[in-house]
Amino acid sequence: MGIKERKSRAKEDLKKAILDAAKRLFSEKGFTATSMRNIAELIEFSPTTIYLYYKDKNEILFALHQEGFRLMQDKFSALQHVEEPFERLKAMGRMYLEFAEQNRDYYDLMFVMEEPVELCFKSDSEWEEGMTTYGGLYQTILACQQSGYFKGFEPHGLSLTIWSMVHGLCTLSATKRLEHMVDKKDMIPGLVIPKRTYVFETFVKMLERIN
Amino acid sequence: MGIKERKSRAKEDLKKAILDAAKRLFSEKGFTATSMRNIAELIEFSPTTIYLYYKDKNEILFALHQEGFRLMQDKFSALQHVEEPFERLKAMGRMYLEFAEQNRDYYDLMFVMEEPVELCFKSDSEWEEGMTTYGGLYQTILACQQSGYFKGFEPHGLSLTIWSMVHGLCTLSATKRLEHMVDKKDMIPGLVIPKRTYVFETFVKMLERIN
DNA sequence: AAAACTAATTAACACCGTTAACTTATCCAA
DNA sequence: TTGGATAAGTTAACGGTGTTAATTAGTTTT
Repeated sequence: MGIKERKSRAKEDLKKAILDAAKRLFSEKGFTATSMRNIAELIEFSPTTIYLYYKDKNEILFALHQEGFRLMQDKFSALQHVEEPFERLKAMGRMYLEFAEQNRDYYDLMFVMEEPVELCFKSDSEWEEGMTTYGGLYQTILACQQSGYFKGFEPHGLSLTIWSMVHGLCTLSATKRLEHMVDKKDMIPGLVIPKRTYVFETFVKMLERIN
Repeated sequence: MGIKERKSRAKEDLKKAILDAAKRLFSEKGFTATSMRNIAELIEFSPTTIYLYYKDKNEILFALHQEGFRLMQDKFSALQHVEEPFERLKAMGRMYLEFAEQNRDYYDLMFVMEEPVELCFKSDSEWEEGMTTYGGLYQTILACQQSGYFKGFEPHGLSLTIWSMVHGLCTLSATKRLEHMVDKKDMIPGLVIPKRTYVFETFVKMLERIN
C-alpha cells in the first residue's frame, strides 16, 4: 500500500516546489512585486492550486520567514567555536550585518515586515526559532560578563541594546539612508571601507571602552 | 485681474486637500492599504484628478515624507534650549523615540520605506531636510565632545552609531519584535516601564560609562 | 457500476495604479 | 461677438492584484 504514501509525498513535493518558486521570485523582485500568479506560472500550475497548499500569501511569507531563521542559525552555528566571548560577540555582529546584506529578502521577512510575525504569536505558545536566535546572543553576553566585560549591566537590556544597534545599522544601510541621507561626498575624509562597516567598528570601539 | 490668482489659489487648495486626505487615510489604514480611489472618494473628485496634481502615488508619498521632516524639526527645535549638551542628546533620543511611536506612518515614510528616498536623490543636489535633521544630531555630538564626552571618537561615526541604535530600537518596537520575539513573560523580573524605554536607558548608561 | 472523495481547473469578484480619450467650461484675440 | 485655444475634470479602459465559488476530471471506495 505504498500508493498513498507516494501521493502524499507528491503533495509534499508540490508544497515545497511552491515555496522554492516563491523564494526565487521574492529574491529576484521582492515580496510585494511577486504575485500568486507569478509563482503559479513558475511551477506550471494554475494560481488557485497554491491555495490548496497555503491558506494565503501570508502563509507563504511565514513559511519562508521560518526558513530564514533556520538559515541564520546555520550560519551562526559556526561561531560557537570561537572561544573568547567578546571575540564571538564581535563575529556575531559582523555575521549579522553580512546576513542582512546578502539576504535582504529574508531579513525583511524576519525583522521588518509585520505580516509574518503575527502568525508567530496568534497561537500564544512560545516561538522556538525566535527564542533560539535571541538565546545565542544572550548567552554570549552572559559569557562576556563572566569574563569581566560589561560589569553592572543587566544582560537582557544589554542584549537588546546591541541587537537594536546592529539591526538599525542593517536597515538604515539597506534602505539607503546611511549613504544618501547624510552625505554623498567625503563626510568622513579618507573613508575607504563601506560606511556600515565603519559605523559597526565605531560601535565595537564603544563597547570596548565601557568601564 | 485677481481672477487668475483666485484660480491658482484654488488649485493650491486642492493640491493641499489631496495631501490632507492622503495623510488621514495613510495614518488610518497604512500606505499600501490606501488607494488612489480612496483618496479621490474622500475629496469627492474622480481618481484621475489626482494625477493632475501629483505625477503618481510615490509623489504623494514624497510630499508627506517632506512634511514629516518638517514636523520632526518643529518638535526638535524645542530642545535647542537645553544647554548641557549631553542632556540635550538624551532628550533628543527620548524625543526621537516618542516621535516614532506617535507618528508611525510618518516614521515609516521618513526612515523605512524605499520609495520616497529615491525621489530625494534622483536630482543629485543636496537634500536639505535630511541634512538639517542629521546636522542637529551631529552638532550636539560635537558639543558633547567639547564638554569632554566621547573623547577620541570621530564625531560622524559616533552620530551614525547613536542614530542606528535609536532607529533600530524604534523599528524593532514598532514591528512587535521587541515585545514578542524575545519573551512575552517576565524576562526581566520587575520591569514596569515599556521595554523600549528600558533598552533606551541601558544605552544611555552605556554612553555615560564610556571612558 | 455507482457513489464518494480528491486534485486541479476555469470563471469570476472586487479591487489596484495608471493612461488615453472625451467633455465641459473658461479665456483671449480677431 | 464669435471662434479657437486652453484648462480642469470626467469616463472608460488596460493590465494587473489576491482570493473565492463552481466545475471538471480522475481515482478510490462501497
